[in-house]
Amino acid sequence: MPVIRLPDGSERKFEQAVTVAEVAANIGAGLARVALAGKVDGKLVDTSFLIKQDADLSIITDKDAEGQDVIRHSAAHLLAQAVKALFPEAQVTIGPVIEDGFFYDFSYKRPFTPEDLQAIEKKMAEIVKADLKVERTVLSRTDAIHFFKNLGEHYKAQIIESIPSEEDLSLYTQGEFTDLCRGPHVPSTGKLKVFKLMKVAGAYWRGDSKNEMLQRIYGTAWAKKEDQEAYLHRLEEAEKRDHRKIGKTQDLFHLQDEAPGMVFWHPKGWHIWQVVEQYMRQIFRDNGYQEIRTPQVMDRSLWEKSGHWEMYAENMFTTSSENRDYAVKPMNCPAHIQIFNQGLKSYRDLPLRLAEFGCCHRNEPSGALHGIMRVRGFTQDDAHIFCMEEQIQGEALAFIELTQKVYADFGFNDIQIKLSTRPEKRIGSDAVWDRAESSLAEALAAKGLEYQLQPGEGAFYGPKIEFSLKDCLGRVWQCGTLQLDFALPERLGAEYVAEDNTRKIPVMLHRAILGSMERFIGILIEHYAGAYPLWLAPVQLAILNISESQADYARQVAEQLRLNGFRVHQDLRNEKITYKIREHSMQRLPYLLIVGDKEMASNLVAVRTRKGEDLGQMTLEALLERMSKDLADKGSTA
RNA sequence: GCCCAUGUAGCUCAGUGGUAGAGCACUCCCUUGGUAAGGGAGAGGUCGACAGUCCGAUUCUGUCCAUGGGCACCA
Repeated sequence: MPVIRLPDGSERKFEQAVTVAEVAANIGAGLARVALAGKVDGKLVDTSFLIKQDADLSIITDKDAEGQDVIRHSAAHLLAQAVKALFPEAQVTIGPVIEDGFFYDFSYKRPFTPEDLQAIEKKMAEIVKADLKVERTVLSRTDAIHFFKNLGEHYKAQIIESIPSEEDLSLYTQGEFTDLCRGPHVPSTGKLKVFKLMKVAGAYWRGDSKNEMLQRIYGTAWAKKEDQEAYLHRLEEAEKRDHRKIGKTQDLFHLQDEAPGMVFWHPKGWHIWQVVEQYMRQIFRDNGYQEIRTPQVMDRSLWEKSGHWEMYAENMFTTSSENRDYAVKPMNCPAHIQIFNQGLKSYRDLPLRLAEFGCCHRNEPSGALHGIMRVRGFTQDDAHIFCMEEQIQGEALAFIELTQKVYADFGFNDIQIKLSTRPEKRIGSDAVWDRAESSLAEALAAKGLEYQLQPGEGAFYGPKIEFSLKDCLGRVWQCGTLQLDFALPERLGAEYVAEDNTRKIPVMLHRAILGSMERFIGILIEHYAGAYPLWLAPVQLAILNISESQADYARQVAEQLRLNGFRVHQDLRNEKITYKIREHSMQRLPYLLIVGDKEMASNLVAVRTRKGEDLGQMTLEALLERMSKDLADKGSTA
């Protein structure tokens, strides 16, 4: 006699055990039709799940987030069924739900083609139309292994073999297709109306590059057609923000075959760089850092001492001359320690903060390169803080505060934070790790920041905090980082004289806020979709004359603006004003100044904003005042 | 590095076994025009690189390079 409690607090009594579907039908026929799954005492189950005793139940429909996941998970099965129907030799592996969709990995003798995708999609539609019932059965682990081995599905059998032996396994069957799955799934394939296969890709079996490569098919699935259309539209819009596209249309930078992963910065792109660099330079000055500059190329012996020659060899560019081997620096830390090591340091000198816009080169795998986000030659806003162990927490706290301020100035508020703790292979005592990890965790907690804990993901030399930002397509890029290092100072012989007159090894904190200038500018471009706030805009305003006779006046105004420190473009071409406005609007300049005979006569400028708003005529002074306010607001004006 | 796709004018892209075309941009001419494209003419390409097949290759085949999407990597 189960009593079912619904989310609204009401209760329904049943004479005997009931399924979720039956409860839904009992509530209403409409609900029964749209029920995709149920949540019984917080656990997600199929609509066929039999409730034997009193329970809390909510019926999951496509309006719930869980409902959407159920749809996507079932769509993955639908995909697998269609592939098996068309390509019986293909073996199934895994097919999870991901953000906005799903994928399924197959092992097949050849890659799937775009034409295959079309055929598969068509087959999926047929299966949906057939509205096959999706049924759950439970098998013992041994029986399940036999079942899949008999089917010739060796990958599935392998997956089951890696599941703890005492667990029973659930299988889902729709038509002639059966897959191992925890579930839950939609009650029948007819519920899957809105889906689209997106792309094919290679992916390693079990995510290990030593294993064979599988054929992965990505798809998206939604409850409603409008949702899918909105999603596809969102993708299109996001692509318009792509920093590679904007980099070209705004003439910011380019990459070319002869220098893979290395950026040619054009004048406008370099303007953005300069603004960012000067801003960070001021941040350094205001926060107790001293800027330095170290060599690009250093002798092999230094890299052997630091361990890079052995550990990082395949990522370093090397060169040789007169029987000496050199490496182009992949990071700045060893060089910074060289500066620390010059002259005897006292505990009174600590914390010593050395900063450098350090240009580094890493020979990244060719497949990893991505626009200016992942490059081989890049510049870090790098700094190393040499301090005593008891100073770690204070430095961490100050760094986190500073990072937040900088990100806010650039207009970012969606920041992901991760804390990575001790890996299995590490140096340093557990006591030191305990203190180091808790210093970082406490610093984050003190700022009330939420973060994701990544146990075991720290570097062998110390724990770290990572700050990541998203690109236009939701890909996450690490920017800021704070890493504790108990190893390198010792390896490279850094020491200081402590209060008790003994020699001690300082702790080193590696830290960067932007990460790499290249990556950060790439993210800025996408974040603002090329419409930068005034302080960052490479060209802040253009002055357009209506006809030839105002050219000199336009030049004078431009000169006045330049004298006030603004980046002005003067467009005196013999073109119609509408044509010039269109062109500069598409370049997304913050302000356009239009001068004709009227403005010239009254010594004014007509101002148009990037949004297309006509501010009318004003004096240059009024404009300068308005713009200096924009500048002071930095990122919050976007 | 691995799988797939792509590489033609400055940009966006058509196209073909007989050495190429559009739109925009560029140059010149006409137009001096008041808030998102005025008109005309001209110039511009080793068809990513190198091999092979063929009488002949930008087109077919192979290798390489680069880019794009994934995977792996990102101490």
